Amino acid sequence: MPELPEVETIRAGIADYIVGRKVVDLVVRNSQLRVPISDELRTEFPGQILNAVDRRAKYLLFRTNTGTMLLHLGMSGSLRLLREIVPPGIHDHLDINFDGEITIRFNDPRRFGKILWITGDPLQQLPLCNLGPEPLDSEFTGNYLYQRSRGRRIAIKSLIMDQRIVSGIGNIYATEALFRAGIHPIRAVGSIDEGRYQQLIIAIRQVLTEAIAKGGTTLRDFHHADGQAGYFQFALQIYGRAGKDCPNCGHLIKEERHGQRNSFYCTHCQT
DNA sequence: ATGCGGACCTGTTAGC
DNA sequence: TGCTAACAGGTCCGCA
Repeated sequence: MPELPEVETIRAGIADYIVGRKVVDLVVRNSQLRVPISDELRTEFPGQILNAVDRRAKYLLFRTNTGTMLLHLGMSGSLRLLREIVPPGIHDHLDINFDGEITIRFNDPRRFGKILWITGDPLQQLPLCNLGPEPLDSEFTGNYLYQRSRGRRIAIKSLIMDQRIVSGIGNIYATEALFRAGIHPIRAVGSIDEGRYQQLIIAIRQVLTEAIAKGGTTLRDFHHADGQAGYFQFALQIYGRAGKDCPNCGHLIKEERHGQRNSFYCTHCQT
């Protein structure tokens, strides 16, 4: 479910409430995620003071003096901030209880999420050390994408969704950015020149920045930590709009499945 | 090495 | 109306 803007929205919605607080205890109701919740996390995280909640790609980093809890929400994971006792529901797999009666509750129906305890610098080890640059950082440039695409044949959409190339972009924002840049989603990466990569970088930055400002995209079940929905779904120009008119040129928007994921594109303005 | 397809799960929706 | 199949904001592994 969540891509960079959704993860950032969740981060911003919880950090001020929990940074500086002590982790009182963890309540694990179901440890069977993609990677089972470790005993190490259960023993090491409680008792620590939370120094910061950071984001890297689609991961949240809950930093303490002795280690970092890394959290990936997968397709269907979400966090809720609770300030009173709320009975747990189905798929509420983990509660993190802080002093001051504040709880962060992790819910994940499909259990594709991942929760790890990392000691040492989390950015220097797996899984974070293999991630590509943040798309909003200055090192992510048209020239970088151009260089990384030479000699390769994959579709451009696959390239920008590859977390080792650039991190944080998923199916919705890849689709939207390619539309804004006028590039067909299955265009071979080796056939795109550097100028168009520069346009793509601009499009990616714009889409992500606007989505963060609007609190992410709520198509189905994404919600902020306080339960509110995002607003960027109203600004989607191409995703989910098969059969409708292109907002640029009025031609038909098509939907096709490429590599297990749905793509939407305008046959006229995306080449 | 690169690129594809399938697997991991459950809930919801489209289509017969 | 009710059943079944397909699909969903994401990785991750194994095979050609």
